[in-house]
Amino acid sequence: MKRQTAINAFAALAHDVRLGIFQRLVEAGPAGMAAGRIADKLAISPSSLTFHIAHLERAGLVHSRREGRSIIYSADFGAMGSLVDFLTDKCCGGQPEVCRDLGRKQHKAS
Amino acid sequence: MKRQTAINAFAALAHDVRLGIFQRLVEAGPAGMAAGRIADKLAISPSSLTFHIAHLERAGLVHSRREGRSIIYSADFGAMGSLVDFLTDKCCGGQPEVCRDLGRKQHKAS
DNA sequence: TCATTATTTCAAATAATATTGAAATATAAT
DNA sequence: ATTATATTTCAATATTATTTGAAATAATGA
Repeated sequence: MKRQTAINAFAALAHDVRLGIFQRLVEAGPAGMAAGRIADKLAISPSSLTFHIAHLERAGLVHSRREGRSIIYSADFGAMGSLVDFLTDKCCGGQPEVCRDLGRKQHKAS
Repeated sequence: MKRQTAINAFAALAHDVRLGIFQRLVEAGPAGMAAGRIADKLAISPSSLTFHIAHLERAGLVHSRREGRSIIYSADFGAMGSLVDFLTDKCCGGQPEVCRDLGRKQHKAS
């Protein structure tokens, strides 16, 4: 993943509304969700939804497809994984044991 | 991790200079790096470094300690891991197989 | 104490991003 | 063709973030 791609993705996620949209889509899975339904769930105006989801789409975190008169958005899970990889890459350069288990749930027993 | 904490972390990482700082510190590991050394490596002014690293510190992604007349910054690896967890949490609600392996290097053989 | 090094603070100017609502486009049903 | 539904576009305004350089603070050593 290119540096600027990662920056764009972080910027896209760094907003209450957009993070809300993305989380809904991550929960929804590959089936995705119609634009209007997302707007309803988050109680935002259609134009606000378009503005923010376009931001997520430019960042490559979501994709869209038309189904009848609805536009269905879905999360790009590959992009999400690449972003995580980017962040944890080169961790502790040469002493990777320090960074082991990053990117997963921590176990209770440390 | 609280929602607003995640938003602050994403915002902190969504900038060329700050991402550069954070990556240097992730590479440096727990030993960290002095403020002046980071500024030199990234070719930015001291005041610019302070502005951006304060942003990272407010977001909880880095910590600082004084050593003599230097201030040593280091990445918070726990915060980085929590952020990754936050992002991949509730993935595909109920169908987690879709999200398996997120947060790790992808294997060549899919 | 005085000078040197390391870092932070502050304020002013500039730049980037977000909000809002009305108008426009696209699809589908009658 | 007309109407209803779904979504996007646009433009004006408001808000927030970034840059820059000079001055201030803090620690060390002569």
